[in-house]
Amino acid sequence: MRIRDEEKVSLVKQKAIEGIVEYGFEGFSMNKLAKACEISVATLYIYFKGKDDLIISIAREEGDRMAAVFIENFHPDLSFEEGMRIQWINRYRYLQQNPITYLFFEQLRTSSYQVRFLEDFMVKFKVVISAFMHNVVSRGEMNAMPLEVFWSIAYGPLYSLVRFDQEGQSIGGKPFKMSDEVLWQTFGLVIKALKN
Amino acid sequence: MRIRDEEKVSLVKQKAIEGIVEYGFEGFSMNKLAKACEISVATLYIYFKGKDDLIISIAREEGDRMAAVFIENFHPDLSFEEGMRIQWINRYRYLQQNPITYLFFEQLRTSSYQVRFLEDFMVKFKVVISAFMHNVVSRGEMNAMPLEVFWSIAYGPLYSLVRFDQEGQSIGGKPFKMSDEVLWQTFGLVIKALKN
DNA sequence: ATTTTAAATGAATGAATATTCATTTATATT
DNA sequence: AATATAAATGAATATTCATTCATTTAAAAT
Repeated sequence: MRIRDEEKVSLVKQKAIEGIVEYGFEGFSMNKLAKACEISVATLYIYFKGKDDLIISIAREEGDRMAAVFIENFHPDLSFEEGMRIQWINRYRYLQQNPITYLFFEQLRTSSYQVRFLEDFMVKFKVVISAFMHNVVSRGEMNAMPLEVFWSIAYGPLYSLVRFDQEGQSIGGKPFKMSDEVLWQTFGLVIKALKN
Repeated sequence: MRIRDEEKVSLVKQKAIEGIVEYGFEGFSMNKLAKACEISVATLYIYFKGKDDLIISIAREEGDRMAAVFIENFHPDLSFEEGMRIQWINRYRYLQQNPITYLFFEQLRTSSYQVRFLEDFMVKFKVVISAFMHNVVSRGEMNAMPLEVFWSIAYGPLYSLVRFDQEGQSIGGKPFKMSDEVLWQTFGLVIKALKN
């Protein structure tokens, strides 16, 4: 029995992400992907059931990797500031080290594959973040608020900032460049907003 | 001379936005759009030079409408809290009254048309928001910070919250529903973060 | 060395894509 | 009423799309 070339499978996944990020879903096709990988289109249909399966499989796999990073060193019973800091470190590190994959997720989020992916992903955090918030509130470190409000204040600015950095949108005079200093300056303001 | 049916042109623009939002750029085509409008495909090429021109024209037009709303009643020399409140009111009102158009912009932002649109749009705000921030800082109402940091804290949470509302992503137990109360609760926290 | 089995392929499929064109239709001007 | 002119069309274009299939290739098992 011939054995499957796992390197080729990895190449397909990587090139798919790159292609989708570069040309959008509207400029992505199975034929182009095969060409970019220098394999036959038919081979793609050995690895995946079809285009949808390919995209969703990759999304799920990368989503799991991302979720794993986000959750590193984090426990729901950490102090408010320490828990928040670890969440910011984890997210920032992932976004910096996986800029392409992050843009891939941004594509997904506004595509027709959105729903099927996001549900799976969110479930993993719902419980742990929810528990963290509950603990922090019951210790009086933060006021009670809807989970979505907390999420928006706690992480909204971080994602916004990373987007400025990655998309190179300079709204200020000089082009914006992310740095540890800017990151923690922003973090400080977020803590100020949430902390009692 | 036969006269152009402007209602038909409007219908095309509206259906284009709806189609792109519903099926994404990957599920949008000139033929489908024509069918949805019950006109000939060829007619689309009388209104627009082609697919790209159609999308960019619509984006620019809607962008101008949005920019106009955002800027209503706003002056760079308003007090910190008043200026911020007006920005939040304007943005929130637009997002609530134009949920589809907002999702259309979200699609654009992560598509291959991104750059051509965003540059035009941002330019309109750069100056006025920049001036507002400068005034506020020089009056000592807020500490100096990069414009991007300000933007991320000031508006990041609002957009994040609206997204929770519109995409119906319930990360909390019960499905999240936006309300004036939640909006101003979040606004209060943002002010707390930024105000000296 | 032969057999078995799944991987990999090249070429093809019909459907959908963006765009064009010769023709028809409606209206403003003469 | 006749003419001029741009709007609107239906049908066609070549190209690209996702998917399939008969065939070949490589390696594990015999």
